[in-house]
Amino acid sequence: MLSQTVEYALRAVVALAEPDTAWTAHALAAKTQVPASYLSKVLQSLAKADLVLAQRGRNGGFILAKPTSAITVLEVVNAVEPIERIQTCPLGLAAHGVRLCSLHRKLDDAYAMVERAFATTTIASILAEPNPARPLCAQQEKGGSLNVLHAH
Amino acid sequence: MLSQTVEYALRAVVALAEPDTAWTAHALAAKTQVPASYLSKVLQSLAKADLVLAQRGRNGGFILAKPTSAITVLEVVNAVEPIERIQTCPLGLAAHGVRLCSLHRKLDDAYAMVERAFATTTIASILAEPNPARPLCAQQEKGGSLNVLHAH
DNA sequence: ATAAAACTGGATATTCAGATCCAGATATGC
DNA sequence: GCATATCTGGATCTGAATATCCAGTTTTAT
Repeated sequence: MLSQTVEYALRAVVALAEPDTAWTAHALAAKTQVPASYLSKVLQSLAKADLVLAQRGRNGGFILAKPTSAITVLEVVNAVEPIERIQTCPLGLAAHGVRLCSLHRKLDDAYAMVERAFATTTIASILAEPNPARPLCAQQEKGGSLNVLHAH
Repeated sequence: MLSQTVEYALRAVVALAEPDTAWTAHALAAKTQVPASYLSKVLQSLAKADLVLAQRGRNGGFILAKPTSAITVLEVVNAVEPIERIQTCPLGLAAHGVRLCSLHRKLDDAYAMVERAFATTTIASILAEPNPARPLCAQQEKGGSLNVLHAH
């Protein structure tokens, strides 16, 4: 339901949570499995939204502009492709302009619900979840709970 | 967030709720403000999903296959473009196959939330809402509550 | 200084949802 | 039966999202 671009942006931000050093677009692309040339565009959007900082030149790359606890999923979504809320009647009916009809009200309520969920979810909270499968990591958490794949 | 096609399908079903007679694709297109030739395709999808019945020939057209109280928003969505739930790790990481990582879990939870909302909303319930702006109708409800547009 | 590393931004290519078109099939009224 | 109305389904067109490419700019290491 969300666009591919949003998925890419979220992967990039999650990958950047490892704050060892600046990640080059190329290295990030490998880690996130996103086409490198396209990821560059996505990173530019994230930079414009002040979610990541770009550093050119040797040893350059991208880092998060804020701690993961200060970045919500919604911010990332909005940086690349904001959820299009229904503001006015899609049919252009004047009478519906101020107050949406019940059909579009219902749809927009669903969008609002998603926005709210994303607005209250930080990247930090996602990374803090006790889930054996860590985002972007092929390996199970080291020393973590048992591997459900091999437990039979 | 939902596709244009879903919006069109919902408009068509709501329009068909007026059960006077069979609506031709052409008449429906006018009422719903959907490109006629494209609406035909959408109606075909709805027919394949057994939500509407098609009748060819003179005096033919489309009618709902079930009462509006038996048609949910989700059924209409699924007929034309099901919400793509995240079943397996989008990165193809084997370790995430059975259990999504926390990132994709979060996203899929949002999708599930929308699905649930749509599954519990029938077309009848939408039409029953006490909303002065009726779906697809340019006019305010006759004899209804005061017109907010002219109340100043 | 210079070369190499890395982002930037514009131009272009590809893909797919959205939209159109039309010949064929089917039903009805006369 | 025949003409007309209407859906059906395949072929095609269009435009926006996705993806690629590359020349230009900035930065750093040496």
